[in-house]
Amino acid sequence: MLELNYIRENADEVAKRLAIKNIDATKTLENIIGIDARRRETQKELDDNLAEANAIARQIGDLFKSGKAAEAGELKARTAELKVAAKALSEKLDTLTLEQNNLLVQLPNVPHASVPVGKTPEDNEIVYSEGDMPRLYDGAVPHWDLASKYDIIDFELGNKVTGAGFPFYKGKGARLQRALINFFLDNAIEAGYTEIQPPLVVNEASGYGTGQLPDKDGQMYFCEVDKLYLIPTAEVPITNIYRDVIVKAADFPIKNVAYSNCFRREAGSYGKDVRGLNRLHQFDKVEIVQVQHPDKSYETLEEMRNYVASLLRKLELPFRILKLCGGDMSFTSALTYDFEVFSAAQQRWLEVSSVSNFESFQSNRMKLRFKDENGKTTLCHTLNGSALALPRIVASLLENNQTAEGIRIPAALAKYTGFDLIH
RNA sequence: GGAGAGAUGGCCGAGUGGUCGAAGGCGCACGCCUGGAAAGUGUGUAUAUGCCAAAAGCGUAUCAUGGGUUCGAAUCCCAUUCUCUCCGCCA
Repeated sequence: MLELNYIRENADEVAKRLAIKNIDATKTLENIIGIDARRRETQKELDDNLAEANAIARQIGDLFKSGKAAEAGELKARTAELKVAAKALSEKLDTLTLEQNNLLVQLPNVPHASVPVGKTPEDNEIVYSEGDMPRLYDGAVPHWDLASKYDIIDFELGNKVTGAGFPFYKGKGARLQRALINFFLDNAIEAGYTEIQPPLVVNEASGYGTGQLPDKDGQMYFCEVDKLYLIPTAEVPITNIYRDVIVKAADFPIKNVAYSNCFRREAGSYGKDVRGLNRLHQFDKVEIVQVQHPDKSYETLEEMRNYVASLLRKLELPFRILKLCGGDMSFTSALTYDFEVFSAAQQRWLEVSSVSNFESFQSNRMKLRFKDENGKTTLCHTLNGSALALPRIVASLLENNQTAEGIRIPAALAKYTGFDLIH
């Protein structure tokens, strides 16, 4: 959620920058500012009303104490009037606040000044690439064929037991999963992150805190009886640790890492995008989350970007980094780097990680603050990134490393799997 | 799931209708003391929001959450949530 004061003072700037996300917010911004004026006016009236009522209550108290209770009648009559007025004002204030909030919540984060203009993924800017395109042998096939050939991932069984998008990992497939999780966690710990195991379901307030709600309601699995959401990413519970918290400036940067299952309904997806491991309803991901001083968040974004690159390098996967254009960015992000690995067998780039700076957008919703140098309570910046999501990494590893003898496991990972070939 | 007890500031803990945003203690910050430290001692120490250009200041709200009674609620009533104890069930 954007900060109200910021909107009020920079409405034109906000509109201009939201246009980069292809959103015409002029009208909404006008509305917000208009409602805000009325809201503050109402607040003032209500406060004055309550102040008078409080003063009278004190007077009555004094009268009672000095044995002049009889004189209180007139004052009581006045408070009755005030009470009626206060009730109306308070309802008006609630309505205005709610209206304003509903509008604020609809506004996406403003993109960073460096975000390229664009509408589709084709407009993303390639800022870096590394590694040679893999050359595959003649018998190379996509990972879903490899999965059944070596009996390591069973999509059919998933269909039977649960439904599409919930595969079983078997034998070396399962061990590969476990190895990757440990590999990613160990690397993160090495890089200074604290490992956390979060709950996999969260309440509504947490969904709002990180911005999944109300924007992505319908993309999360929801348990009706208990009003709980299955997490689409560990970002949600991990970031919400800091909801309604004032952290110490000395604690910056706060670095947490969490492995979790992720659950996504992916309503509306179809075709080659969902084939095999490309898009699942349940998948594994190691997520890194940082809370940082606003002055340092972009430095931190670069640090996280370099960290993710180092993982792909160790896995010997050729990759490129994209700076997302306005149209392809998420609702909550101010600047996002996507990492893509080339899948030679599918002849397409697969997104394996997304690293974002949310600036104060999440903090504002969550009321995550710190005391700055002047003792002023200020919103923190939050960042996160996948490091990494497993399915497409597995897809790339299987496809790019296939040989006539079997699938070769990169050395850094073989230490974790306990085998260097799937055959 | 059943029965009972409870929820107060960063923490502990007092407060059962009137000047309570809340005693006292701990912690923390700053000062004094000290060669330095400890001890001692003094002062300060919530959040949100409104007025104000801003600071200061003042108003308002907040004692789990939401409603209610009352001129006045941390205190009384109702609902919800959560915690603890006992019973049941169970990895």
